[in-house]
Formats: sequence, C-alpha cells, structure tokens
Amino acid sequence: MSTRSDPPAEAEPPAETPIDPSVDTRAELITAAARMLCEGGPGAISVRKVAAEVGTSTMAVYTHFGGKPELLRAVCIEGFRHLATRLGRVRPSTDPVADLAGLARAYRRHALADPHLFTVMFSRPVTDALTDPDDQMAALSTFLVLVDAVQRAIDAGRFTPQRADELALEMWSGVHGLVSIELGAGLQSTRQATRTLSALVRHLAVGAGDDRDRAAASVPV
Amino acid sequence: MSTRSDPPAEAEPPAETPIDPSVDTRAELITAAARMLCEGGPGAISVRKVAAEVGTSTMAVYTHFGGKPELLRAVCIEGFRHLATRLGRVRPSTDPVADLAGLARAYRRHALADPHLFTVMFSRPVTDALTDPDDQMAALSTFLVLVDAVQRAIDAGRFTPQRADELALEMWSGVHGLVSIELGAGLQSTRQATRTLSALVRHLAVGAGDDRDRAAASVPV
DNA sequence: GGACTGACCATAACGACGTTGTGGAACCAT
DNA sequence: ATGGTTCCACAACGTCGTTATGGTCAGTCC
Repeated sequence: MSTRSDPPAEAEPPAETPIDPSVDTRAELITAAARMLCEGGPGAISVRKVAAEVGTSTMAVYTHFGGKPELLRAVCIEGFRHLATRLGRVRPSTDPVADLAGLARAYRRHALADPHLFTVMFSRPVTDALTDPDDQMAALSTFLVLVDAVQRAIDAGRFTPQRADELALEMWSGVHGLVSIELGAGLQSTRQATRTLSALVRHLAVGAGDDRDRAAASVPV
Repeated sequence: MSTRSDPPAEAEPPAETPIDPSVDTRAELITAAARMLCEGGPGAISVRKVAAEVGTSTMAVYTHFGGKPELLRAVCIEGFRHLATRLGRVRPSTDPVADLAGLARAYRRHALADPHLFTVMFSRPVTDALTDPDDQMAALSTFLVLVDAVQRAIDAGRFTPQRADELALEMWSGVHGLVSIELGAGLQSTRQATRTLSALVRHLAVGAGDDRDRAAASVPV
C-alpha cells in the first residue's frame, strides 16, 4: 500500500492541510476510477480502492455520485467526450468517403487506447442509465458525425440517395463489431485488423453506391 | 432442455461420463447458472444462489469447475454450441448470398433469444479462458460456417475472388456489431434492426462483387 | 457575536459475495 | 475390512457495496 503516511505527529496537526486545497474531490474520483478501469479492467475497480487512492473515505463516492454504478457512468460519459473529440478531429474534407474511413480509424484508435473503458461504455448497465439529455447528446454526437459524413457522400453523388442515418448505422455496426471482435476474441494481428477495417468501409461504400475505383482511391488499403 | 444426442458413440458410455447418478450435479449447475444469467444478467448470478438452486453447497461449484469464472465459461461454451446448431440449421442452398443473409438472421435470433448470454459469450474474461481445443473449435465453428458461405459465393461467381476468411470477418463484424448495438444502446424498433441487417448484408455483398439486382433478389428487404 | 443550515466526509457496521480449510460420507479396488 | 478417491456439507476469512451515525466547516440570517 503506497499510502500517505502520517508522520506529522510532532508537527502542528491542527494546521490546515494545503495538500489538495482547490481540486475538487469529484473530479479526482472520476480520474482515479478511470485509471483503475484502464489498468485492471472492470473487476479491479472498487469503491474502497478508488476512495483510498484519492485519500478519502468511501462516503465521498456516495455524496458525489450516489453509488458505484453512477461513478462508472460518470467515467463512461468522460469516455464518450473523449471519443467525440477524437472523431471531431477528423475534419470534413472534399472526399466524404475518405472521411468515413478516417472516422472508422479514429473509432478504432479510441477503442484500442482504452479497451476496458470502451467495453464498459457500451454495456447495458451504463447505456441504460444515460437519462440526462446532456449525456445522451454526448453519446449521440459521436453517431451524428457519422450520419453527417454519409449525408455528404450522398449529396456529393458518391452514394445513391437513401436514408443517411440507416446507412450510418450500418457503418457504425461494421466498425463497432470489428473492434469488439478484435478486443474480445483477439485477432491474429493489428495489421490484419486495419486491413479488414479498410476493406469493410470500402465494401460498404461500394454497396452504398460508390464507384469501385473511386472507393478504392478514397480508402487506402 | 438440451437434447444431448450422442448417436455416433459406439463405444461404451460408462468410460468417461457416468450418467448413473440420479442426476449429474455438474449439468444441473450449468443449467441453473444459465437460467439465472438469462433472467437477471451477469450481476444476478452468484455461486451461493446457483448452489442453493441445485440443492447443494457452494463446494460443488469448486469441485466441478474450480471457481465461478470456470462455471461461467462452461455456460458460455454451452451457448456457443447452441449458436453452432442454430447456424447449422441454415442449410446451404444454391444461393450462397441468401445463405449469408440467413446466417445473419440466425445469429441475431440467437442474440435476442438470450441477450445476457450473448454479451458474456464475447467478453474478455470468457474468450481468454478458451484454451481447450474442443472449446475453441466450438467457438470457431460458428465462424467457419460463415467462411464456407462466402467461399461458395466466390466459387459461384457472385463475389470477386478474394480471401474468404477476410470477407467473412467483415460480414461477422457487421452482424455482430449491429446486434451488439441493438442490445446495448437499444435501437428504435426491431423492425428497424431487421431492415438494417438486411441492408447491411446486401451492401456488403455488392461491395464484395455481387450484382446489385441479384443481391437485392437474394436478400429480401 | 451566535445559532442555524447544509454540504461534505470519517468511522463503523451490515449483509452478501468468492473462496478456502476441514472433515465426513459414499464408492471402488484390493 | 482397508486404503484411496471423489464429492460435498459446514464454517470461516477477507473483501465487497451500501448505509447509519456523527462530526467538521462554510455560509447565512438574527
């Protein structure tokens, strides 16, 4: 246990504790829980250990969140924001199909960066508890970026006119499924996964109406 | 429950698994755990309650399996066998693309029949523990059926010549992802999901080289 | 100034959990 | 009978999420 010892017995105990004056406990709890989830998986995260890491008692979790599920939910919302910023960094270009491939790669990069968080983010207990409109928006915005790219592909004449949200759901399913399989079952290699990811987007683009050669040019192998 | 058919066993059964004891405690534990997982999710399954349901003590779990993770692993292997038989019921026809759509529907039907089991089946702790060759084969066989259908589509000239396993992985990713999203995030309706599932297979088929009209004929909306 | 209020957290406890040690009962080959 | 093995009942240990209780401290109103 690497804990903070209590040597100041001779010193002035009644003095203030200027160690952590400003930072609020709530944010510290979230980051500590996120770090434990990242390192040891869902099973390694416990209210007691999170509180101990922050240097407080378990009650802090209950006053700030209400319980362990809400703490995990807060961690996942943080994860959704990270994912949203990642996808937001993929700036729309003049080639919407290439943008789709970029979004797919960014999605996978996010999952590989923190596999445990990614898994928990899309687990039932978490998604069911996303009742706050802001939280729902944070989770949905990641999908709306996809819809936008698909719509731009339709408007540009690359895809045949159709419902953009349905086609975006197909794209999301493919990417999400591939990443989930890669994390769960473990594919042979990451190179295999990246190649399959490109092929998946390319094939879906062609299926959506794009020219085969143009799709191949937009989505590099 | 599970029709344990053992017809090709010409040798003597008492060699390994004696069915003599009035009922096999091991099998009872598995079915009890599976039922609890099905009804209440992963959180509702505890060694104590499973043992109590069977009418024994917790020690039975440790003598037969070694611990709770191994018990869950056994339940998931049973799930993989169910999935394999489900996919096996999709008999190869003269239309391999239609077969792919049938396999996708069967895969989704399996997931919707027992969502909790489906989720646990592809979770890290379970897939990592599949070290026994027989178990790996049971899990892989579900994928090999897909590879076979893709290969038949290539041989029939529907798909352009390419690696069948890679294309099958794309198909699996799409279907698995769509089902995972449906179970996790919850789509608007099951009709929406079935339509998207068909569109996904159809688009991937076209992307793989199939004629657009033939794909539409093989995969009904 | 002093009392009140609410937010925040330390302490201790409760019940349930997974797991283990101990030992007993049933079975089987000798 | 005898020794060995398999299987399980019982009780215990440590950890978990959660709750009850009470205390500290900032702000507010008299």
